[in-house]
Amino acid sequence: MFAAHIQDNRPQATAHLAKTMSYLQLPATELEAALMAELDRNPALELVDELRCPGCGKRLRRLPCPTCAAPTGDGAPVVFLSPRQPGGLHEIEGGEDDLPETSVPERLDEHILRQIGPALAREERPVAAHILAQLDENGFLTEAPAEIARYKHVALSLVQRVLDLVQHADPPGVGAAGPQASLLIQLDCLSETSSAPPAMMHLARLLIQEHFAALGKMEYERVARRLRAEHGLHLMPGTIETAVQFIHRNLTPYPARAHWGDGKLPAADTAALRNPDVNITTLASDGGSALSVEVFAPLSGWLRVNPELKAAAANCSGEDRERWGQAIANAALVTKCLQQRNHTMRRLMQIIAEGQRDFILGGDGDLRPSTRVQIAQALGLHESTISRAVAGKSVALPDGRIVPLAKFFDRSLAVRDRVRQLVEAETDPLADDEIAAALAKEGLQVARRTVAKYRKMLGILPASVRGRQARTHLATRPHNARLTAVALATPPA
DNA sequence: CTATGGCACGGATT
DNA sequence: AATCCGTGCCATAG
Repeated sequence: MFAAHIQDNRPQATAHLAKTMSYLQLPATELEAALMAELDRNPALELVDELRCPGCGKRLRRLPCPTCAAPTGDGAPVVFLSPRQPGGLHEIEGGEDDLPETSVPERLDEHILRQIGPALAREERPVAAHILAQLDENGFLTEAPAEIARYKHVALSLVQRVLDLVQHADPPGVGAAGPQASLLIQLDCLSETSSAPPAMMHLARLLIQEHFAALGKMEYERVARRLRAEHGLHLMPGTIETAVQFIHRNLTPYPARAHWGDGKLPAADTAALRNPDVNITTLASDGGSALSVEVFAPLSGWLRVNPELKAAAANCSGEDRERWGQAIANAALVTKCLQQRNHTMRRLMQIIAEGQRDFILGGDGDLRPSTRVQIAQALGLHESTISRAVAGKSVALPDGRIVPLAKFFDRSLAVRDRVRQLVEAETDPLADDEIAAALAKEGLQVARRTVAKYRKMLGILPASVRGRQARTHLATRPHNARLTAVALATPPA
């Protein structure tokens, strides 16, 4: 049985030899799949829960047996895989709300799917997946429901039902056709939970529904006139401003950006952020100053060449011996490569943890970006090796943040963070020019154009618009209220 | 006229 | 060799 199995798969096994070199670039999730496949395919490879020393028979916790000198008895490579903590580390302490904003542990579609998943019937799931996949960068659904129904061969009512669930899930208004529709949906959600006066709700709805364009242009006097003419509404002066203020405070035209708006939306697999490849913790014994790194493996246990099979193969002869030898060699290679992967990953992370202690313990602003070349030189490896090691991986930090490993190499992160701080602290809206000047004073020399890019990445609106939002508040402009009153007093043309 | 966004170029990085 | 990133120039909106 074994022989037949091996014979059938030998071409694949040899083809795999070239592939084993690239274990380094696989993140833990993909490595798991690769290892499972390899374990399934190669009977010479085995994964055992515990390892007993072939010499003294004692259970081993680390590789060189403390009592016997012989490490593994037969000299075959053995690698210990440390288990991943199920569920992710960030859930251990605190809810996600008290985590820093910079950790984006979940992508929007997963976030929504997790909420509405239980409410979905089986035939509704693919529709939900389709809808979530089609959302644009603003979280809007440009495809018409009827189109989806036709494409998925389901009833329109089913699509509507699913869409309704999506739209009313946590960031409310995602899945709407546009800003206007989104605002209306958010208003729906708000009316269910909020205790805002019904009159205010009604006016806000009316404004969004009938006078959305005018609202954007701040033509409040005109809107007031039209409301009176068309709906017979006689509003107190300033009521519209109050309503607009209410809208600004409670709703957002781009709900997807509100919580997921850190710019890099096309990130390929933010799903990996749920499954960190490396864990960095502070050692409590050292007052939290020392950092320890732990490289996660997708499986737990000891991976090694099956010793019984190896012994059996030694007693075989001729063709059988050669085939089994191939499988054993392959298994040894796999474990060796995995050993190497762990080793380089650990060295890599140690040097990063050492160099980026400030960032790890602090915030985005403390990052002193290093280049892959520097790391490569420090480790005596080729740059491309570092690239492979960094690609697609993520690391869990002591405070619960899970960040992509590439973030340690982001040259502009610290500057972006500073831009955010400046805007948050501003009293009067800062133009891009002024932000650039302020940064220059701190020694960060960036062009005005670049500030604009960062600002957009951070989801911060242009200064003019920020100013408009501030001025929307009625209290800051009592004079405007009087103007409105005058406008209301004059009959419509 | 000023503040921004779009396009594209050059240099660094992978 | 391919890609990313910062930046300058120019068009455009307000």
